Amino acid sequence: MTDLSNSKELLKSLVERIEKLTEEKQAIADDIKDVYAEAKSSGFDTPALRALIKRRAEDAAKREEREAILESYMNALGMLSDTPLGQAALRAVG
Amino acid sequence: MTDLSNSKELLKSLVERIEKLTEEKQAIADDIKDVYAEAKSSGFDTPALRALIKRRAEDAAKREEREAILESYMNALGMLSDTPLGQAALRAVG
Amino acid sequence: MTDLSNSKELLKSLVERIEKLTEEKQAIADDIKDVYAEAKSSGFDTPALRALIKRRAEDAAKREEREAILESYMNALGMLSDTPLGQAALRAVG
Amino acid sequence: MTDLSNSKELLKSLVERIEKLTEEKQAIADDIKDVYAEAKSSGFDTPALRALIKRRAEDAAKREEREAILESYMNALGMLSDTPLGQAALRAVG
DNA sequence: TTAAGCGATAGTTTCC
DNA sequence: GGAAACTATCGCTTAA
Repeated sequence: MTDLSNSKELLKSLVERIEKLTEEKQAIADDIKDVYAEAKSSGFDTPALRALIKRRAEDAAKREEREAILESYMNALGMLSDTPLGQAALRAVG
Repeated sequence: MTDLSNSKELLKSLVERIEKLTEEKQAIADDIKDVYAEAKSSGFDTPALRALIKRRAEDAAKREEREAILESYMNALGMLSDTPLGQAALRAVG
Repeated sequence: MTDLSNSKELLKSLVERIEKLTEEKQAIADDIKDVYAEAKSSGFDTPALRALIKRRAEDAAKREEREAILESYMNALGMLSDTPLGQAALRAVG
Repeated sequence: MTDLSNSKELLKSLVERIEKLTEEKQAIADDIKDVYAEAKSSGFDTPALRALIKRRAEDAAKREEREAILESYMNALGMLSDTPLGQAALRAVG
């Protein structure tokens, strides 16, 4: 087996994986579209629904950011969140 | 069960489905990124690889249409006249 | 005149120059946008126009290199064998 | 003069304008780079300088946003900012 | 010098 | 259909 044919096989594999993943991604995007269509036909206002989803995502991101900051503080204090002591500290400042 | 609570339940269900699907979609997008990174570290040229994938994705009809448009523009600017092949093409369509 | 005030004046000058240049750069970017909008409203296909500009911008050497890479990938995947021209090319390089 | 040749001339004109503007834009980008290089060789910390410029830009944007909001209020009251009365109102709430 | 993070730009999708 | 928002890609900058 030469390097060249190895490269060729590798390229083929990469392309196939990307195309397969892209297909799956598109299928999911279509599913999402369908859910919005269903919502609309149930009388929900699509833009409002999108705004709601967006807001929830932002809130989640913010919460994660806060938790990351808190964890960095805890790390600075040598308290890992997976120890009982760290968990106690977390409750104390929570 | 009132209409109101039905609506509430339905909304909750819709939101959850959309959020779940969005999460899955993002996970796949990350996977695709990973494959491109792997390709790059294997020595492949990422932009060329993207161009290849794109070309394969475009169905034949669309691709021909795009190329026809581009060629007509190039023709208008005399770009084809720079190459022997282009000159032949110009004679062919002249 | 102290060194400190020299530094201060110099910094002020640098900042002003950068801000002025940035402003000019943004103005030109807006102009480019306008030209594309004009092209579109004149019936030109914007993506094709962008592709044309890009192709002209790439110097010949670089373009040939990119096309060679893409072609080698396509060759590896057997894409050329789909077209008569591709088959001729394959025979030519075979 | 046919439509076709008109189109051709128009395309040529559009392409030339875009290319000229792009060239100017790139020249300015190079100038900016030069100023940063000059700053660095004068002993300034480039990332800090960038941060400063960025902050000034953000402040300016915020100020403009505030002014836009204020103006919308004034418009709602029928007070245009280019009238003496409007200017007086602006001072009053400033 | 190169890899990774970031900022800017181009393209796609959505809403009106 | 046109404008606007969002996503994804590309090039630059910085740090190792």
